Amino acid sequence: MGIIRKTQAADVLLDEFNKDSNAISAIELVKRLSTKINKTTVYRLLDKLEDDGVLHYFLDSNGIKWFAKCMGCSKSEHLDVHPHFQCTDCGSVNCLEVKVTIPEIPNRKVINTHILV
Amino acid sequence: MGIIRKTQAADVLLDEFNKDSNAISAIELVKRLSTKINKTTVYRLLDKLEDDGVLHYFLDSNGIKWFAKCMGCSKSEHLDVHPHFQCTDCGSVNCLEVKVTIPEIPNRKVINTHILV
DNA sequence: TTTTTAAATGCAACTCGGTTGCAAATATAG
DNA sequence: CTATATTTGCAACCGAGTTGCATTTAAAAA
Repeated sequence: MGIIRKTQAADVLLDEFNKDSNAISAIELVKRLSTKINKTTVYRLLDKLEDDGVLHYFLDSNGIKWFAKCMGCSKSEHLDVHPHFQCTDCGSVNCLEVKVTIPEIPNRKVINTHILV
Repeated sequence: MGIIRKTQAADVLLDEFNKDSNAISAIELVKRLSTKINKTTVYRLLDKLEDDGVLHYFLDSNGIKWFAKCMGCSKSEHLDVHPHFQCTDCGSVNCLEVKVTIPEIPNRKVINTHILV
């Protein structure tokens, strides 16, 4: 779908990603913004921003969604396949600037890869 | 916690893993065994078998749990860190007999790795 | 074998991250 | 300024997984 209008809610949400360079979980965002933006709207904005190549998302070891800013992605495809690191002490997650090579797999075409360490 | 008694339910559940060498999702198991074993029991058995090093589990791209038989794991630790492959057509998942090398990460100790392709 | 007792099970109700339908609000083209 | 399509908020919902508790059952003890 993607973002079409510059709305107040979208600005507020993007601000969170500008002041915090780590990844942020959807739940955390919903909590932080609960006085300003409705939960449903937060989830919808995140989806749209992901569609637009502004954010990328991934799941942590508990299956919950985290979002982080993209570097050089476009509306048509998400390029940055990089591992994500979750701290076992504090639970925080961030992107790793590291390349991981996935071996070729016989008879399979790899479309997408998720790596969480 | 781990399995302590040889119960009928545990036998039935393990049978599913013997007749199907792929990974099986918890939901699928609950469905398949719904006439024989209660949902709660299925989840509890899966947890125990994981504790015992009989099964290992991981989350797919939707954040749902899949279980598969372990190869050479023990009660004390799960050794087999291997990638899992999920088919984008049919959704089925299986283990890949492939080694993936995760690069060292400065200031971080990697305890666990999840790779889904 | 029978009794004892701790572990395993079933059920119902619950949790919680995320989604949906719909009416009201709001950004933007004309 | 008006018209109209996109966004938003609200409330209700969904579904994978969990919890509390009473009942059943495996297996140790007698």
